[in-house]
Amino acid sequence: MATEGFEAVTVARTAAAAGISVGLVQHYFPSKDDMLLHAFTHARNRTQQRVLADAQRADLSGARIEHILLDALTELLPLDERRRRECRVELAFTGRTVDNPRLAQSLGESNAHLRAMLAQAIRNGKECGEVPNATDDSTKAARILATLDGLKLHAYIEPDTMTPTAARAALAEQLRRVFTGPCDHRPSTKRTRR
Amino acid sequence: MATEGFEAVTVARTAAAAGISVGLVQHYFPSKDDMLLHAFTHARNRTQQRVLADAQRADLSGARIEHILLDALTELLPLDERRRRECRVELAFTGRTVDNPRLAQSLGESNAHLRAMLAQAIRNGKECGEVPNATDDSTKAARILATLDGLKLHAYIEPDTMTPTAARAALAEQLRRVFTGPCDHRPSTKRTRR
DNA sequence: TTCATAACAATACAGCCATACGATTATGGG
DNA sequence: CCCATAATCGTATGGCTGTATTGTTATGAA
Repeated sequence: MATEGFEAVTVARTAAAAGISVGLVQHYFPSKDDMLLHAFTHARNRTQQRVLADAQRADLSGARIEHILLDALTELLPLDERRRRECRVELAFTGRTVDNPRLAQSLGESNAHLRAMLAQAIRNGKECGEVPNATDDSTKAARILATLDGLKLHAYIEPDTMTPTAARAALAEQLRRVFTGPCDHRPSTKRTRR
Repeated sequence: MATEGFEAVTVARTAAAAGISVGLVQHYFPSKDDMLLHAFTHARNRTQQRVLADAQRADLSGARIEHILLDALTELLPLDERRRRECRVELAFTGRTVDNPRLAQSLGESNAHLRAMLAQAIRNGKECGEVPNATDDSTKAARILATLDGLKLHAYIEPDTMTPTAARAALAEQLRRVFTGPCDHRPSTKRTRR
């Protein structure tokens, strides 16, 4: 999918690429749609857990939440060839989502998870003064995620207009508007951080 | 495409829906891809010209550019059933764009056009004090468009989380950050607008 | 050891779809 | 009126692909 496109994916070729038989693929996935759904869910979970782990590691450094988030979300942008490939399959899947309820549900759950983590991060930001208390974390989280996806799309489709660095800058601006408070370094006390 | 999804589109069914023969479709479109490309380009141009016309008409009222833009761009969001259908085909096409260079180019040109109009509107905003002179119109235009697409996607896929009004509000906030100046009403002198 | 079940392979099949092709009818300029 | 060309149709076809089927081997519990 990453190298030849979504349409080039057939169960026969998938089996061949995996070095197994078509029958074995069928043994585990009753239909092609099941296989694709699994691939999608699996891929998203994997990258999601990857950036989550990075964020948690960065959190220990006591850096500003705003900056941790920026780095974490930037990871989801098509910055280099590897991440471009990831974006390619994700965007292709997202496109099918429109016509495929099962894919749509999987995407919805994944996004809900991301949003929840973002909202938690914003709430943590309130705790240590980076975010004004009046901020509606859910709303802001949803907006940040939507912006991220928009940037992802444009950075992929039109890399000349929306360069990776430009996308990152746009994301930074978006975060800047939520994390308006000072507090350059946080206390090293225990804090609830997912 | 709007009612049964992208994959349900076949040249035979398309011909039937148009009340003509398969051969005639081939007469005008050498291949199915050509047909699809035409459909995409045509659809985008049509809605683009529609919102442009609306914006020009609204411009005569002397309203704030910020508000004119908000209304115009909101038109591209899946607010009601009609616009939901439009978004469906657009999103489906956008998804294929990732694997189809010809579609990608068409989308690129269309977006470039939109961005140019947006940038011009921002420049006009500078003229009448709605926008600070230091603003980089190209960058802001690109960001607004990316945000719009992100909101479009999320409002379509997850209408419960990103409701139409929420999407509009997010767009309004984004515009608010560019059109920071006062100037509640503009002079009725001639101005270069698009 | 036995045997049910999982893992795995090879192939057959049936449907669908884009495209090719040949033929027929309209049409408008000379 | 002629005739080249466009418009239009109906159908054939060949390739591809998802899935069903059948068969074989491994495995692990009883």
